[in-house]
Amino acid sequence: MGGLRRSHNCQALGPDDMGKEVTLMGWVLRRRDHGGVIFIDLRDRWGLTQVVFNPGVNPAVHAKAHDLRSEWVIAVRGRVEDRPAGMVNAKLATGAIEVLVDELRILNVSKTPPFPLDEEVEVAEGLRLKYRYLDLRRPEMTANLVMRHRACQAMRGYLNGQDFLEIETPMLTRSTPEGARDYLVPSRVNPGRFYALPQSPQLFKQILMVAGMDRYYQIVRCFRDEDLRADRQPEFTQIDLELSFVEEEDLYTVAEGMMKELFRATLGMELTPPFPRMTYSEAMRRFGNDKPDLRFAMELVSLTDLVAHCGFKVFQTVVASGGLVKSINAKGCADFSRKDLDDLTTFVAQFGAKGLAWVKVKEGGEWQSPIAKFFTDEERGNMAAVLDAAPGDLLFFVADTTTVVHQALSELRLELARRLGLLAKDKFSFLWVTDFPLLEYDHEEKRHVAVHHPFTAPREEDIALLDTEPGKALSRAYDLVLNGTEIGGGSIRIHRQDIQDKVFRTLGISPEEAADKFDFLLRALELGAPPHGGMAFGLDRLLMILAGRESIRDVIAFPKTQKATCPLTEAPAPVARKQLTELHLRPDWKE
RNA sequence: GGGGUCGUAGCUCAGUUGGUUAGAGUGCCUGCCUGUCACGCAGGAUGUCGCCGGUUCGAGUCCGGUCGGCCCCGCCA
Repeated sequence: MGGLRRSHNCQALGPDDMGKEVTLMGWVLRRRDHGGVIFIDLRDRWGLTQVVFNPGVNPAVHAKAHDLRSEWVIAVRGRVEDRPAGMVNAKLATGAIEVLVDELRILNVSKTPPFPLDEEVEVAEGLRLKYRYLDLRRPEMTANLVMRHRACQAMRGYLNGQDFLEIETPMLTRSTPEGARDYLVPSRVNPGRFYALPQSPQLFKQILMVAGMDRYYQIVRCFRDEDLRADRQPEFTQIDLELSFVEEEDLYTVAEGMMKELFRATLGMELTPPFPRMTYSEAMRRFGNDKPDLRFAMELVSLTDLVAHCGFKVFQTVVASGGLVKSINAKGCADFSRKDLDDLTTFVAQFGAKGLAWVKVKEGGEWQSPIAKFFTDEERGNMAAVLDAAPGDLLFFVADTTTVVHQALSELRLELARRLGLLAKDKFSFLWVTDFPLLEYDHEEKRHVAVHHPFTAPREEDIALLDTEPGKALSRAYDLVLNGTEIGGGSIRIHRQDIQDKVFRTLGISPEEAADKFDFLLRALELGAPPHGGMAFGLDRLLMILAGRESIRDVIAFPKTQKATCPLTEAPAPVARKQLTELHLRPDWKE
């Protein structure tokens, strides 16, 4: 660096530094060459400082500055000056000063970048990922990584203060049944055997409780080989907790305290726990969804009883066959066009709804609707009353099985909120969802499967139900929902071997299979396992919400594409035949 | 596994009913310019219209296939 040492970063200087001799290093963001004076916006991780080359100060340095181009890496030595009157840039933290350069070192040149770093234009994400190091130089992206760092530090700090131990667990572990598809790693020294990358450290953290660690946490990578979404990556990060001698309330307190620290450290915002709570069944009834977004109302209203004997065959038939008729009231949306309604019908169709009935409420309360004629005045009046319908409102109805009605209407509710701009990014609505069912019936596998995971404790009073009506048993699981996104979930675990056996049996896992797959856990539960419970938070999703982004890829330094590839490294990639042979793998694909 | 959408200059995009030599903004290059901050002015260069095939006198445009990005359903204890 030619003997120069950096004295300040590009965000540090202000009017107090007037007259100081400083050395800055960074990247050329923009060059404004006036023929005489040349201005360079110098950028680093911290910010932006304008540096000035004046032929009257140093003609040789000024001439050299003429050659500078975008993203060249330079060092400048010069004097901090107040900007002339009227030349202060209020948009810039360092906008009151500039550095008058007396010495310029070009530390590295750069080709013209493949996409602009200084503009608002949306660049194709594939290109951003291929040149991720350029993308991450953009201040918005840098800010996301800075926020991620602060978030982790805040949560670590909080948990450390609560006497938790941060303990690492294996990345090479064994595949377990249930749950997502595993990423597998072949064992070279054990032909035909495979490790699995962890979907979560679930069993290890429970075993750490048996080991007496009492309070464990880890900020840990987890792997699930399933298809990707805007909020799902094949590898993602959890803040994983487990505590001994606790009940639900203890977990809520810890999680709320941690969220409070998190929001203070990242957004400078003071949360006011406790967070509201809602049972799973109430959430499903009122919102059709186990992670309702409570930033707005627009609740689902059941018309099932009102229309059971109405003249509209579609509704009547659905009710007679045990289905539901539910409705939502889009307040003030009676001006939606025919196309809007067609679009929304298509929208709900992807969730299985065979139709979307609607009613526009006119002045005086008359119904403009293809289905108005099927109802008596009294029926219309009753429906209007329960829906709180007023002139100008638009009512939507879905009649189908419980599952379809709830999914279609809860998605419609969110779609309407998006269209109506009800999803304020600076509003944060937390909710605990509690009392989940322990099991649900899987029609494909023709057996019950765990809603949460097979180690979740049933409620004490529901244990007997496992023998009679297992679908009715409720669990001691809880989710933390923020703005309609599940950001964390956990449960009080089973700590007795006999209960764990019983749950395995109910899940159709034979004693032999349980012994084969979970022997180590069952054995641990027989050797003094304390009552324990915990939860895990999705760091990426949490940060996506905090940063106001639409995708977790924006808060991950090196994310994968929807096809689970990395455009930067071009992973996954072929390997040498020899590597496969060493792993005892015989490929059947063409090379 | 399925549905939708996009792919044209380095980038962001336009391109009508199939019609001559494919455009804009920006970036890039050159010159001018001493107070800009998305500086300004003048000039210039830049295209495998993702790829393959088909229809046609003629394809960026129509058809079939394929590859890739993104969104969604299924899947994700």
